[in-house]
Amino acid sequence: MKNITTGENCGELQVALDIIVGKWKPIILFHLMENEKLRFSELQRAIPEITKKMLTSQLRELEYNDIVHRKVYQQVPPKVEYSMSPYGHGLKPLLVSMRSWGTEHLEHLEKLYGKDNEEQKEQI
Amino acid sequence: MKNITTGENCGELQVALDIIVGKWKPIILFHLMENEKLRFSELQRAIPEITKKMLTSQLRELEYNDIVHRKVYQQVPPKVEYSMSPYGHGLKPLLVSMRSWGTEHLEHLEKLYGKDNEEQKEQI
DNA sequence: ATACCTAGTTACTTTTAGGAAACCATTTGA
DNA sequence: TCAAATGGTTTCCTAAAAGTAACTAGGTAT
Repeated sequence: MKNITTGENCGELQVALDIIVGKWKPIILFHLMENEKLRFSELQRAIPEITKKMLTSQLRELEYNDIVHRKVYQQVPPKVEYSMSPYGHGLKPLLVSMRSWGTEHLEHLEKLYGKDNEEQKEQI
Repeated sequence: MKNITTGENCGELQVALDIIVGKWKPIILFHLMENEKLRFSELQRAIPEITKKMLTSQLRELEYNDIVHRKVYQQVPPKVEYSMSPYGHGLKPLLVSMRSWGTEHLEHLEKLYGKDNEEQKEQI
């Protein structure tokens, strides 16, 4: 019988994926990468379709993973600023690579299926 | 008012993510990257927890995206071999980068929270 | 005749992710 | 006295992803 390798350390890829999957995490990260610091409400305005709940939860997960930093000003009304943490900046090259792979992949799919590949996609 | 940038082309990162998210896609991809070609049943044995349904659906999506190739032998009982497509091999560097980032990230989390960071994680 | 093999499919259930809307605390300004 | 502002939380609900288990085709071995 064939000796099949283990797909080892694939859980560690999952670790990376967990950071960036979630419907809103990539867009949040790109905003923070481009803006240095943003208040909660600025993020809300920048991503109008997101709900407070989702914005909060996604930011909390990113904060737990030390990707973003949360700075609370003790004042009323509250002021909270989010920014990429020093460590979080290390994620940037990966995000950029993924985005460019995605861009090229869209072109590849277009070559394969044509511009209107939405129907085929549905059938899967 | 501050001019907030758009987080542009973030949808194209999502394109890349769509390829590799899905509970089983990373491990399937690593197996195929390491083994050149595998039958359906070999993949099943290599990933014992996966169900036929999930294995089929994940492979179909990868096939649609031209990442894996599916070769059917016209015989009974059926024989189907899966392998990375030539195009699919281009995904390898990205997957490897993600995995090493994940590896380092695990170490980073350990430094932050200690080895037993599972409880904290739960609270998020 | 019957059981077994592979590579699936189908119908149904459970689990998880995400969304909607209401609520909260605290201080300033009208 | 009351509304507005900010950064949330909470409860409830829906939709999507994943899991379970039974079923299929069709040729081969017993």
